[in-house]
Amino acid sequence: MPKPSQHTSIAASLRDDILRGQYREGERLPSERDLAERFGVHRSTIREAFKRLEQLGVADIQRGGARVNPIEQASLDVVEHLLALEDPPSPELVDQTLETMSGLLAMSARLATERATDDQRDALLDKIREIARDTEQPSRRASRFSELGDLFVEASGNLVFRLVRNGLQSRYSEYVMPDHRTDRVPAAAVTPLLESLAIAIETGDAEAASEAILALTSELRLHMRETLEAERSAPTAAGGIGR
Amino acid sequence: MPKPSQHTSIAASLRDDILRGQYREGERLPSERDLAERFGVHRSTIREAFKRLEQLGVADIQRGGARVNPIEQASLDVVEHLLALEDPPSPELVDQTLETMSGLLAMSARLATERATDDQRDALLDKIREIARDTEQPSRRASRFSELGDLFVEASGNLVFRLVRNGLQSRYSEYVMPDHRTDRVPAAAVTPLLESLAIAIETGDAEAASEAILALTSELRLHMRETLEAERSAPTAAGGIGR
DNA sequence: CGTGCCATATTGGCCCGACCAATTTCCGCG
DNA sequence: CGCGGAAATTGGTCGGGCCAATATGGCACG
Repeated sequence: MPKPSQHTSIAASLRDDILRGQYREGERLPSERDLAERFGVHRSTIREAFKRLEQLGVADIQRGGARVNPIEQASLDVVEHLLALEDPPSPELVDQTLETMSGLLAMSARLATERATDDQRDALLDKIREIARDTEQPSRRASRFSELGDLFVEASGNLVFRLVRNGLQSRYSEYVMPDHRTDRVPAAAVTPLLESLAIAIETGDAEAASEAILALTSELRLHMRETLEAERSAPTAAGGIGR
Repeated sequence: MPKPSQHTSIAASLRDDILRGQYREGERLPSERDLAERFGVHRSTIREAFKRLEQLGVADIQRGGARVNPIEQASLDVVEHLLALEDPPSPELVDQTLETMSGLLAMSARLATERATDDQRDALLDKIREIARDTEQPSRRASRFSELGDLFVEASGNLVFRLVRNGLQSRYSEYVMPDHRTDRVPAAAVTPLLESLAIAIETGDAEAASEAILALTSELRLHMRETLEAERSAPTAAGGIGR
């Protein structure tokens, strides 16, 4: 794993400052020269970092000064960084992310059921059974669900789905859904849904597949919201173990 | 309108080359020094462009050489550039984009119907009536639909929706859906759907609102696919007027 | 003949210092 | 108090330079 270059860490630092609200939107960022001095690097290094911030959509650089963009104007890619900003992550944002993922997966499931190749269908069913099997003693549950999601999106054949998912998923599991937050999702609720999902795929019932996914993700959303809110009110709890 | 700086145009040029498939994925990009010479600029200018490409997710740059990433690994933000690469744009990609937008708007409509403020509800209804009124002699139809979409996403209160939409929408109307491609969407199909959408919002029937949106976008997708495919087979047609 | 290894060329990371043009800031004039 | 213009600030670009990591090609060895 190559160590991050200076402009990378500087860009990350500035990005987080901005996302954290250190600078109000529309406000001017410190000048390149100032930042160069502050970080103890040459101005050209700051410039490289700035270009990444601009591409991320969090800042707008022009002669006279760089300005902070409103968050609504940023790239989807900021979501992962917003989530990583707090630990535990903001329940609202997690919920909104899952809500998006939910719709995306539901559509993917519909399309996948309709047009998956035989191989893709088999892979989907295998993964579903794998999850169902481990339901009693769950481990790596988030990763498995994530892999299932990848299979669905892949089989949907929609590139845009893939890209949206990438933006939401990258480093998602590690930050937002480590084992200790997902291992208590009630098996009683999940198992029958997995079953009907498998049946829907086997029988080619796209609508049923979509609904099964919606039900599954809805279960997950509910659980996550409760878990995260509980962690908020009891910050000393299990959340810190993996730090 | 500030004129684009050199690093911006160079980044755009390289990006398009990559998206166009000039370099196979995994292949090494020309070195910074080579490109500096080719573009007749200083190497630091190329470096700034490279940083943007990296943030866009189309290239991975490290010591020894910069490499091209597979498209599936890029940021959602590449979609708009992919669409702008061809004229008329790829019917498949347009359809995938609309498919995504469709699901997004359907979810937004559901949420908006449930939790919009009174002001937001009024704005939605106004916009819907405005579109319905102009249905006979349509102009700026794409923009109006776009504004309606914005209102829905706004009222949904989901930031992630907003960001996904930004990534898909930016400069979308001008490139993909100029008037000449949307002014023949059959009014007979659209009008009743607008009507039921308005009713759904007024009565707070989230499910019906969502379905109305799905029906509307489905109509649009169908029309766009046909139009774009027709333009493909007859490249000399109306498509060129606005160029 | 194939394979592992090492010297060398190449490449990106970062720095110094400088000039220009666009923008912003500031101040004095009306 | 409002406004116009000078001065300061800021980003854009350039030329040149050093280092460390990576890639490459050829040589010795099995």
